[in-house]
Amino acid sequence: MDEETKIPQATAKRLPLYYRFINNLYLQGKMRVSSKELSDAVKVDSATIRRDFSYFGALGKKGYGYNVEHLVQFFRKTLDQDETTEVALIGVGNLGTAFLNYNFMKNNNTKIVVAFDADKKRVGQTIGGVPIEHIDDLEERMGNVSVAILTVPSQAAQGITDRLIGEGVSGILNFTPARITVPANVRVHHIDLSVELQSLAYFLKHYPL
Amino acid sequence: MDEETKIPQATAKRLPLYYRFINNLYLQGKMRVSSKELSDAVKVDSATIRRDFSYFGALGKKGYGYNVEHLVQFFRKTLDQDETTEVALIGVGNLGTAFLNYNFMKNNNTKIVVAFDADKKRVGQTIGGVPIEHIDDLEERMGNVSVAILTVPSQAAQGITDRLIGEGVSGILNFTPARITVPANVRVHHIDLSVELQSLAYFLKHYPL
DNA sequence: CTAACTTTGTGAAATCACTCACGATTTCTG
DNA sequence: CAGAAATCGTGAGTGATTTCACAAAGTTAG
Repeated sequence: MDEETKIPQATAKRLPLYYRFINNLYLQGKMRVSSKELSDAVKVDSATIRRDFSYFGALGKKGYGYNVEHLVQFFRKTLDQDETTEVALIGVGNLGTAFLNYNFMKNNNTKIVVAFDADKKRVGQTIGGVPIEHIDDLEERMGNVSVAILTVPSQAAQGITDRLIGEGVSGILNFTPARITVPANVRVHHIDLSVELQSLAYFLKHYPL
Repeated sequence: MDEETKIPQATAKRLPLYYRFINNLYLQGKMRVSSKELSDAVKVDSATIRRDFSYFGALGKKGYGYNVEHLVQFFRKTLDQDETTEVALIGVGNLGTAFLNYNFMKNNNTKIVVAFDADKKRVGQTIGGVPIEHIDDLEERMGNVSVAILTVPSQAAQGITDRLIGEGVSGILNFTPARITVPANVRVHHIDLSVELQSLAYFLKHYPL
């Protein structure tokens, strides 16, 4: 695209976080905020916050800080908060159920619209307002969602992934321990819970603070 | 704390991932593996894998690759796989329940040994073999676990955190959207599910592959 | 045994991310 | 209104991580 292409990935990952806190401030009626205050709240160095914001131009005012309403509107536009991204969830096990019950729409522009599971007993149920379809009907019932959350057993991950990609999915949030293979134009974010826990344990042992 | 101190954090985060895949190869009876094969499996550049391994000395053999058994034994030692880290889980909601049911012990040296919740109806139950205690009894029933998983409502996050730290917890895996404040000697890993989903959506829109 | 092939380990370069520190500008106080 | 205080935006420095690319060493095949 244009200048946005230059935004560092590390910055882009922080944007939703910034948005959520700024939106909270806005809802609380706060008029202004400094990079220092924001830093205390989101635990990101204040210079980093200023640098991040600066990629979008001069959003603040010297000696004053940032106008909360202005920021919130800016981020809403930048993060496309007005336009909801529809998401499919595959695998209604413990974790999948948790996500369905979780209210993703709170301060959020993403919405799970359909779920799939291999267990026929679950099909036809609704969890958190989301209908559950059978995995065999994936191709018919998926509509044109472009993002999927994968909470299936690892053995099933690659097979399901291939089918999702066949249906045009371009982003996958993968909670399985499997590292899935996808074409270059598909983006995968891995969230590997046991790796997170293990690496936390490793850090505690070997990198005493 | 000798040479290990020099291992880059980025490398340390990948170690549990390497371990899991290498252990799988071992269980499958594979004798040798190259950095290239490993790269295809874990989706990490092969040069990065070689560099990561090299921090621990020369683990491989030129023209041959790595001996799987040797690797697996090496990582088992390095990641303290024989010594289990005991973990407490706070907040037995949807997400917390999912973790309790999840078998963290598979290829893993971490184990949830106790869970806490504010809902008296849940107290006394056992989920996934883990007893649920009342949050008021946190101080008495926690034992000396040093790692906690936080799956409580965000409003409760900071209060619980303070109590955990009072009990000597030094690592927290925080699944709440709240950014908690901790002393410098406590390590927090944030896993913010809605940020992950939003940032994936942002990347899809703004960083077409 | 030799030649062709494979694969590691690593210097060096490139890329990416973070932080310091300060001039410029605005706000605030009395 | 003047001086003090606050705060941004950013140049420049530092640090961390990734990647390239190749010599060295081992393996394999005939």
